[in-house]
Amino acid sequence: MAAKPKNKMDLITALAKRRGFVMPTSEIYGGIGSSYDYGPLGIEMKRKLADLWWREMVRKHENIVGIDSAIIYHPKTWVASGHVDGFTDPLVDCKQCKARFREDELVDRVVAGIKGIDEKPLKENDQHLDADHPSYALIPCPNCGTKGSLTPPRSFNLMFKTHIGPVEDSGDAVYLRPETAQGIYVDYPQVQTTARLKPPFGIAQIGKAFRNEITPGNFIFRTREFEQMEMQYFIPPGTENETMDFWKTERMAFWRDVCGIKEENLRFHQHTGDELAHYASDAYDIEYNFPFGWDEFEGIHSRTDYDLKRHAEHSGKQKDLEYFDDQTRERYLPYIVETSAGLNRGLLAILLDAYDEDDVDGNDRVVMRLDPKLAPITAGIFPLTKKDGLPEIARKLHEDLKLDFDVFYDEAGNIGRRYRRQDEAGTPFCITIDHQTLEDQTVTIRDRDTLDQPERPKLDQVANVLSARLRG
RNA sequence: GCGGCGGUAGCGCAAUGGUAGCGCCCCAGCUUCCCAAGCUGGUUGUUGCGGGUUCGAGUCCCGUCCGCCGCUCCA
Repeated sequence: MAAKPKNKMDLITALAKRRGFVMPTSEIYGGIGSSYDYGPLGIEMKRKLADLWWREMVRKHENIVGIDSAIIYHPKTWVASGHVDGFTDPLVDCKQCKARFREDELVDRVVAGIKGIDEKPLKENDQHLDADHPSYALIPCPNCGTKGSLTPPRSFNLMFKTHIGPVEDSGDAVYLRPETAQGIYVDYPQVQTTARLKPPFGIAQIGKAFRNEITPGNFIFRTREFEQMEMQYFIPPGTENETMDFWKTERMAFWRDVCGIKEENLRFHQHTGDELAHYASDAYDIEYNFPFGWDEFEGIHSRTDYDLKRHAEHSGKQKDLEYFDDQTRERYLPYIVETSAGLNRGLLAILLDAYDEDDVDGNDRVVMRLDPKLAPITAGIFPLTKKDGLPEIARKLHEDLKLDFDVFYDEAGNIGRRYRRQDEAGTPFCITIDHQTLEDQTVTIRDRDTLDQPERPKLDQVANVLSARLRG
């Protein structure tokens, strides 16, 4: 009987859960929307991806340094960034024609002009429309004219709000950061000074961000809690075009050459017109060909001096945020080009890209063709059988390697079964101790993708071989 | 938020309102000794959760949560 055709997202979701990459959180209580936990293999891979990013951004570039800022910032940060103002107005939807209106516009332009409706009683605390008021049903939709089709006003701010202090509704309201970028902007003068940086320079950060998305979905692609890998590059005004070109090339090369994502599944998408955010003068997304379509997992944006200007205004610290160039004797607000990648989205793209099914001697095989640098387990270490002293040698090899490599010891079942288990985990190499090892101290190294065992290094050379493979 | 569909073992799935099962995986042993072979045995479920109808509910009804698809949204 032929297997039911499955789409790749279902296959990856099932494999991720089955093998301990990613699973729904708190499942014994039914789970909670859009929250996922990373299992033993998933966390190793996520950390390796984050470490590779850090290597390519911070360690590779002398003029880029890292920080790790708090998740809760001073609430004014979000006023300055536009996150509070942009989205505090409650919105009203028309259930008939699906049009959406701001509550205050509705009052000003529609309610006030209708006979028989007194604006005042419709408002609660002079703030919001009272949807339970009998007159609410008389308001026609400004778009299609239908009466009684308007939803109650709902707040659409995407930021998670909480409060400082243990007592509810006391203390100051604060927000969980919806992006990590602002943490870099507000720290920039301090970092620039202590690290003695001159534009162009960058500040990098990996951390969690939170957005109360209306529609999360597609596994770990859009979740309300997610992890960003961001680098904000501070540059002299006028150099943004060449900077954009540089980082576009760098970032694409990272996903393609360092992480091993297939070139045909990657592309740039330029933001134009309405797509362009209010803060951006030019913007490109790096998109992956997901099963649900091409979609973004990293953005390279030219943000001008919009953010620093806003923070200068709202903090009153214009001078602190300016950079003074000793050479030209000029003082200016740097322009910013950001590279902002979704760690979870990047991971999803890599998992999808690595998934493969092939045929080994008439048997179906599921294999994750992960780059060795990203594979959760670098090498499996197996005794060919459980007898003849082979397990002892294998365990010794495992002991010798485990502090420097992610190695995994397994002696259960036949050798083929153990190879296949590692194939699904994406393990690139499997080292097997066999009877010849007893004679000449050599072992086989089985390649995940070719199934070949091209060489037999001596036991004490295995570490060198693995190091070379991880580099290459 | 709206509409449609779904949720049964780790995974994939069965089960007229009448004893919750199958395959794979997993574990132990035997066997084999380089690619999920075979044999024997074994673990695993409050059928998402909570109510209701019924002598009896995985199955019917209500609510709720979670997921998928479409719409909306994604500053």
